[in-house]
Amino acid sequence: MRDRLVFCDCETIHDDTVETVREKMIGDSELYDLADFFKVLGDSTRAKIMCALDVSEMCVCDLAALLNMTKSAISHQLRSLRQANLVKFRRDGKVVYYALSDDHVRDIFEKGLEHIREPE
Amino acid sequence: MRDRLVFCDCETIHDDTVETVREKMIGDSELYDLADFFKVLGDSTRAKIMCALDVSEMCVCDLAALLNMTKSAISHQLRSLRQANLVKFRRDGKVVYYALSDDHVRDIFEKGLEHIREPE
DNA sequence: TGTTCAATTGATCAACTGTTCAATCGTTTG
DNA sequence: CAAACGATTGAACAGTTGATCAATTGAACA
Repeated sequence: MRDRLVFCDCETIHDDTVETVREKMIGDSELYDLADFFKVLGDSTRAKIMCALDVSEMCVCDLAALLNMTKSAISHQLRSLRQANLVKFRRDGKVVYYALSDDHVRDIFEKGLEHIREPE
Repeated sequence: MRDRLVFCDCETIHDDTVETVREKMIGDSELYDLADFFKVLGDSTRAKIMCALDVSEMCVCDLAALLNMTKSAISHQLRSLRQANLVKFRRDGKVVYYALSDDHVRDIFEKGLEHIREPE
């Protein structure tokens, strides 16, 4: 049917299944983007920031106080969140206020919570 | 109002905002669980596995062939997915078949895709 | 214009993560 | 029971990540 791949020495590959899945799976580049997106949410500091901003817009300073962390650490993480288009910001004088950039994340957090709250 | 924390030397903390957010945010332990959950999805190998299993049940061998990886590498990642309750498995003779354990993940993947596909 | 202060950035380092390799487990079958 | 084989596990190593520290930016104001 199709040459076996060097990485798997098994004799019991279900070639038809593999072929079907290969065709129906979403593309590679989109998958990498998706994984990167989840990776951003997969750090407790960033998750806390997102969760906090879900309640209210906050400045870097507020977040640092809330999470007992340095402004520098917070700022570094906000950078990741900005690059992932998860937060937006506005400057007011010397202060920069951050907020969630859209509602997808709210939904995703909800679904995630449903999952972890599920009885074993 | 409340003693300033050592980590932030700013004078412009919005104490009321911080207080409100502190009260309304979801609990710490749940937040850690949530971040861990996203972390599991935040690796491209695991994301690919999840995506593949969303199409069809597969054995370790199939996944290895599909993703051009060793059975060992796949097996290690399946372990993480099992521990996060994201996949279930059944043994049939020498072969172990894996499948998605529930539908939350399908929804979360959908939401994630919506986000990354969104025009800038 | 020089000072102040919130925020950002880059370098560094310890901790963590994913793949590989070799060894082992569990089930089937001769 | 021993061999075969799919799957799992543990150790090791390279690559990545997040917090810290020091230096810098940018806006406000005296």
